[in-house]
Amino acid sequence: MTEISASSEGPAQKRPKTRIQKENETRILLAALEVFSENGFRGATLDRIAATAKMSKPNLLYYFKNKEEIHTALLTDLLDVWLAPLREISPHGEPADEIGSYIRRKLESSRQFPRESRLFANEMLAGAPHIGDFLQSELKQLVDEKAAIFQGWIDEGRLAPCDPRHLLFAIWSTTQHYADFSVQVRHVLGLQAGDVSYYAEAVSMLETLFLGRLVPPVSTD
Amino acid sequence: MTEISASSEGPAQKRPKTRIQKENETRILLAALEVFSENGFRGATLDRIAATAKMSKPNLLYYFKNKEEIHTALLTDLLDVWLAPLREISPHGEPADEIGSYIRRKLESSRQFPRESRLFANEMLAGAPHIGDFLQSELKQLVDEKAAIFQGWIDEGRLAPCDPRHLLFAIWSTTQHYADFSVQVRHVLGLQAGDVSYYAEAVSMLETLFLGRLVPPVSTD
DNA sequence: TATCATTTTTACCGTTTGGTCAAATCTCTT
DNA sequence: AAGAGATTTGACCAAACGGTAAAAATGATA
Repeated sequence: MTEISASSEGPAQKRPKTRIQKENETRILLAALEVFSENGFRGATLDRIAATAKMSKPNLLYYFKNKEEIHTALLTDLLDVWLAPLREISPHGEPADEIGSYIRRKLESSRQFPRESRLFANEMLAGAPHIGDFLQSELKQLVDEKAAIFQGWIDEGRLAPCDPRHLLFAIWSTTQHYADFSVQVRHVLGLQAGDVSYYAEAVSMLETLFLGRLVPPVSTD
Repeated sequence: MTEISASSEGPAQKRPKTRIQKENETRILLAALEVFSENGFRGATLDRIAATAKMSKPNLLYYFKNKEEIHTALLTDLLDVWLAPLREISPHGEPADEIGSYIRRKLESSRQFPRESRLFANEMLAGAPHIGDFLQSELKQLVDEKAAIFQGWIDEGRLAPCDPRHLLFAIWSTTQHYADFSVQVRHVLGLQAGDVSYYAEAVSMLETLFLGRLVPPVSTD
């Protein structure tokens, strides 16, 4: 009696999840990722998500109590994945190695999770109404921490003087661009819809840009 | 009689535009830019656009026949502005000068037209349903042309070997990032809502990145 | 100031949207 | 095979949505 008895209120309780429950929740989240990442929160509809998940709308709402909750679940899952590559940056490695492998991790993340990247981008464009707090607290803190590492390298002369935070912005933008603007990338390169062959070229370009030198010193001979 | 008489069908005809007509059309487009750039095409509503423009919805629909037409008008206006900085790249200048001033033009464009940038970004995230043709034809052609200039510089040893198209992607992403992800930029840097002071730092960062060298050669002493 | 075209408003329509409810069905355990 | 709980469905609702029609109000012009 003192237990949090579920009675008839859906599977929201702390009960162990049923097989069906687990299956359907992942099906819903997958469908929702598809729809939210393409149209943003306001542009997405429960009907489309339900249709994509091949499920009736009331059935979908049996697993998530409303639209917002699905979106929140997606964003929460995302943020961990999102920061993982950044967390790995170590103060003990060589700047070129650390930055290089960070870029490769981020590019790999864009290739593996383009929809997650677009979900995040949509949230940014809308003004980050759902994850503003996260940006100000957790992300800022992590960025400060990693920026300090970069600053250490700069002070040691192992990295060119620059604003470390803006260096991170440059890495984020260039790598995420391949997921967020993939349509444009493909159209400009003349590639088919599913073709992601440009990632190999991207790695090469970004290594030249961040680790090499793009414009050689002017030869005065 | 043979004239295209307007009779009573709104201001869609070739008649010279009224003062009120001009005023209201710009008011609507401004409001629509605000709403579309934040929520994308599907996420935007006529009610919100009308409210932002301080106009009733039927009145708004007196000037534009439907939601799509407003969006199209915005995108059409945008695309010219969008390509202007790229068109200016000349094969006759020094690579460093040309790339440098292109970056500055793009950054300036991001600062002056952040909503236009987000409108474009929203269209990309949605899969470019309205401007796919433009990307494949006009944009691709212009990119090919400018990529050839870069390739020329590479062949002459005045630019590091790299894929010129991906170099353009890198410039686009880094510069547009400051408009599209401005919320994140501000939150991470701890700035207030309207503050755009980071653009000065951005110029500096991107010049170091694209024109200088980020990671110095390893000193083996 | 009367007239005519332009502009704005009011009232509305059918559809879509997020969400509810209770009944029906299915699944798992005993 | 029966019962209990979990799942699914169909019917529905109020609000928001894109858009229309016609009357009312305003503006320009002669």
